[in-house]
Order: sequence, then C-alpha cells, then structure tokens
Amino acid sequence: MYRTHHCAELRTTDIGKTVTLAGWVDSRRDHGGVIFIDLRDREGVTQIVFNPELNAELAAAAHALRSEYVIQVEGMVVARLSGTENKNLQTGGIEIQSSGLKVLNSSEVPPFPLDEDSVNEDLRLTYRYLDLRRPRMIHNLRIRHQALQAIRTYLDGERFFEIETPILFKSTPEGAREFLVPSRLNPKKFYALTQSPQQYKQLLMVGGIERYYQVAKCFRDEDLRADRQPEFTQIDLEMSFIDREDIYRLIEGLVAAVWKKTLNHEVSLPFPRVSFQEAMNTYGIDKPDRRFGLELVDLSDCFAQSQFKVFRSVLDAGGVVKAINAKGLADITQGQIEELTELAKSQGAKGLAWIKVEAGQWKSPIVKFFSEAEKAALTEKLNMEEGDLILFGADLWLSACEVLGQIRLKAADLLEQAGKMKRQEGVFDFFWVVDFPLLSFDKENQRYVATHHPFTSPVAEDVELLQTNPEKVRGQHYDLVLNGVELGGGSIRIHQGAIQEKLFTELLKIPADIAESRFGYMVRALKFGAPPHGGIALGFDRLVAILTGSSSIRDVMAFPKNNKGIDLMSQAPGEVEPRQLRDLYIQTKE
RNA sequence: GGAGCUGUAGCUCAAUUGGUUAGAGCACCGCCCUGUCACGGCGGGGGUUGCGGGUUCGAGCCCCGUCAGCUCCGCCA
Repeated sequence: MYRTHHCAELRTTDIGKTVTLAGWVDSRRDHGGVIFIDLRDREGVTQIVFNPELNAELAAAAHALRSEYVIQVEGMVVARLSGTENKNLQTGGIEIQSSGLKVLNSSEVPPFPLDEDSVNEDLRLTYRYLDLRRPRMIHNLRIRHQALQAIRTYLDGERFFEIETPILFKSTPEGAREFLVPSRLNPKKFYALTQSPQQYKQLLMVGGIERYYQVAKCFRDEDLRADRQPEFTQIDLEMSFIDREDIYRLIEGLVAAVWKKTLNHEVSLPFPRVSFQEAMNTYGIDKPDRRFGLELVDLSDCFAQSQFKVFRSVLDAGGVVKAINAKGLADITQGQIEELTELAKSQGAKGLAWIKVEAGQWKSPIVKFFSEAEKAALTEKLNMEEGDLILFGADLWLSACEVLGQIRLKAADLLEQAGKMKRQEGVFDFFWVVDFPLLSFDKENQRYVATHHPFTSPVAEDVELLQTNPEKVRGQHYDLVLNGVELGGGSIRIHQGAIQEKLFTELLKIPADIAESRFGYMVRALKFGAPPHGGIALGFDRLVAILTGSSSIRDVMAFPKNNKGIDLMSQAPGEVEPRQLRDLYIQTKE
C-alpha cells in the first residue's frame, strides 16, 4: 500500500497520527534549513516539512526534489505553528513532519507551468497527460463523472436498461458525413462509424426493450468547432408507449438530478416551451440565448407604404422588415459595422441597413428615404434613444429572422466587450423548443428534406397537410436549449411501416430501390408490431462544458482533437503501411 | 471551400511603429538563506523573432508565399 490518506484528507483532528502520503511535488520552498514541499494528488495538497535538526539526511534528500517528482512520504501529522496556518488550503491547519521519503519517479522539467491557466492550447494538447494534472482539468473530469453517475442512477430508477449498440454500422448518407471503415473480410465494402445509434435504438423498441439508454460515442466527419469534436458523447435514450409529455417530464427530472448532484443547484421545473416559430420570430435562431434582450421587432407595418425601395420591394414580395435595437452601441466603429455587414451577407442578406442615434441625430445611409411618420413609428416601436444602434433585416420571414439572429448574437458580443452588457452567469435558462416543421425545402436539390431526421412522426392534427402543404406539417420533434446551446433533441418516431415507407418515397422522393437498400430493414421492422416510441439524445460534452463553465468541450474531454481533427499528442491520424492498405483493397491517390 | 486573429527564450508577454548587441516576469541551473505557502537574496545559462522569398543602407516590425494554432461562415439529417 503506497498511502494511508490522500492529500486533501488530513485535518487538525488527525494530529498525532503517523501517515503515508504519495503524490507529485507541486512546489518546493527551500529555506536552506527547513524545506517545505507541497505534495499534490488528485484530491488536493498537503504541506510536508523537512527539518534538518530532526533528520539532516532526509532534509538533504528533500533538497534534491523537483517539480512533478513522484514521491512517497511518511511522517506524523502535526499542528502548524501558530500564525502559519494556511486558510486557502483544506489541509492548511496541519502539516506532515516527514520521517521518511522515497522518490518513486523523477520528472523532466514540465514544458509549461501546471498552475497557470494562460497556456497555449496546442501545447496543452501535445502534453495532455500533464495538462490533466492541473486541478482545473481534474475538476472538469470529476464533474463529468458525477454527471454520468447522476444520469445512470436516475435512469436506472426509471427502469431503463443500459444497452450498447454497435459502433460499426452501415453507411446512411442522408445525414452527417461519416467515417468509413473498410472491411477486410468483405472486399470493397465499408462500415460507417455510427453518427448516432438512432436506428439501433428504434430497433430495440421493436425488440420489446421498452426503455433503453446508452452513453453513446458518436462519430461525425464534419468540420470542427469549439463545441464540435469528430467523436463525442451523447446520452441517448428511447422509450416505448410514450408521448412527448413523457419525454419532457423524464428529461426535466434527469437534468434536475444532474444539476443537483454536480452543482447542488435546484433547477426550476417544468421547463417552458417555445415554438420554433416564436423562437425564430423573436430571436432569429432555434436555440436562443434568452439571458439578454435585443429581441427582433417586426416593422413591416411601418414600411408598408414606404418610399424606400429596398424595404418596399421585400414587403411587396411577401417578406418582412425586422430590426433590433443594440442599446448603447452607437459608438460602433466603421470596421465593426463592416464586420456585421459581412456576417449578414454570409447569412444570405444583400446588405445591412443601420441607424446610429448620436448627438440627437440619426446617422444612417437610409433615413433620407424615411417619412416623418415612419421615423416616428420606428422611434416608438424600437424605443430609440440617444446612443442606440438599430440594425435591420429585410427578406422573406425565415431569412430575415436568421440574418438578424446572427447579428443579434454578434451585437451582444460587441456590447459585452464594451462592458455595456453581461450575459448573466449562474443562470440556467432551460426550455424546450417545439413545433418544428417536419420538412424543409432544399432549394439546391429541389426536394423536401427532413428537418430533424426522417423517422420523426408528424403532429397528428397536421397529417392531412402532408399531401397538400408539406411545409406546414409540424413534427413531433423537440430540442432542449440552455443559454443559447442546443443541449439535445429528439422526437416521437413513426412506428408504422407503411407511413415510414410513404415518407421516404413520396415526400423525401428517395427512389424505391435506394430506400429499400438503405432503410428497408427499418421499414420491415416497423411492420412487425413496432410499439409507439420516441426518444432523445443529449450532447453530454456540451452539458458538462456548461456545468464546468468551460468555453470549449475540449476542456471536458480527456483526450480531444484539435480543430483539424488531429490528436496533437499521438499525431493521429497517421500514415499506414502499404501492406495494411493491400489487405483492405485500398489504393491511395496522389 | 471561405473569412478573421495569432505566431518573439521552456511559459506569459514587451521591443518608442523600419534603426545600435531583441528585453522583462515566471520557469531552469549554481550559491546563500530554519516557518514558507506567488518564500526571499545574489549570480548564470537560454533566441534560426514559425519557415521561405522580396523591398530597403538597414526588417521582429513593411510586402508576397507557406506552415501551424484558434475563432467564425459554409457544413453538422
């Protein structure tokens, strides 16, 4: 046994005990005579004292210790001298009077300090095993573990089975780009790594499991972001004989259990529900951050008769004019205006109209086209005051909303940078977004695509519209949103084979033979007495990032990849031997 | 595929906007130091300014290219 206690354990009540600790040398304070070592392990830090008057040989050995050496120390727990207690340390009332020291391993000088936060992330990732020793990272992984425990306990209490599904699946090119895995035993054929266990979990419902969950690794070969990794973890679950309300209730309870266990925070239940229509109309995004205002205001009425052709032509074509009031942002620089304009254009806008209210004047390239009545209406509807910046979007409803939604977020960033606004911390604004359109029209390919996924069931009262007005059909789909982050989403599924078949062939216009080869087994399964069922998947990494206040999910994963999908530590992906490729019937092209 | 930001000592940064031998703090090494906990003191080592080219009497600084990292758009059913 290497130790009797961990490094955050001993208190003044332990004084007099002889103990053995093991850990890393966090720091050494060598006074020439007495030497202090902060000994660190996963749990915390304990101060070790080496006194040459008590043991000269030991003190000499301690003199040679360096940062990150791994040592084992034996000694007696003693009270610190009066006045030298350290209130910042859990163990600050005591120290270990060392009577034995064993160096278990030495260490090279670490390439970066382990006690500072501002270190280049690529360096941290290259030496991830050192990075993980930092209390911040250990804390994050501890919270991750606790969240997982809370989830498992909760779902076990709700009679869920934890079941593993295959990672090697077949390619289903409908959704995200997949990682392909060549099959040696089946020349020229490929598996795909699961982008989610969607089909397997539905088949488990057909299989009579009734309640399934999994801490599921998912793989997507798409470009990365701070909140997107090529492999990530979902809390994936599915239930039979339930409707949407059952899922809301279940997940609200789960989230409350997680927040209670990890942060001892009481989440307020139930979560509000916001329709997709309302989210888009008010915030211009389907996962709004409602911790700040900057809401979209509809101005179509004001400009119905406008002489300003840009707005008028949009309105005449059935579009809308909307705006946000970025209060206090009139001092925006020209460069920042251009940035916002570029952002608007990247979202499909032709430009970005704006008004600054400065020194009692409206400064803007467009107000000269406005009538006095229009100006008065603007002032009133947008509550315009000195120092405000108004930003406009004019387009078909959805496009105008989407553009302003992005502008709103960027404006919030600018306001925050200028110290004029603050997204509240410690506020957890959970809500459901519901009533998504089942189908969206893909202009590029001139066909409908599933907004969520093609297994989503339509809302019952909208089913008739499938024939006449498919775009109006709402899906039984729900997203869980927290502070502008999509924590997860799911749906009640289609459980009847005939309807599923119809969706593939008639609405999504997937040719019958392709539908058969891709989804035939699913449709067949649904024809053998599939129970009504539905489920949800929560992005576990994002959830833990929020719990720990991390700005990137990389900070809550033990070994993440960088934004090119490279593991900087191992340098994966790497080249392989020609022999390996031959076995797989693969030739690479220059 | 596109846009932006960044790249100077092991780490975090500076270098009076093109001008002498590229500096500081921390870290590291040596010596001194018996109550520190950001210990302290003295001394020392450490640089292909990411890389390549160009402009210039002169480039860390300007230009072009390239590489790397980060953020965002596209993409992520």
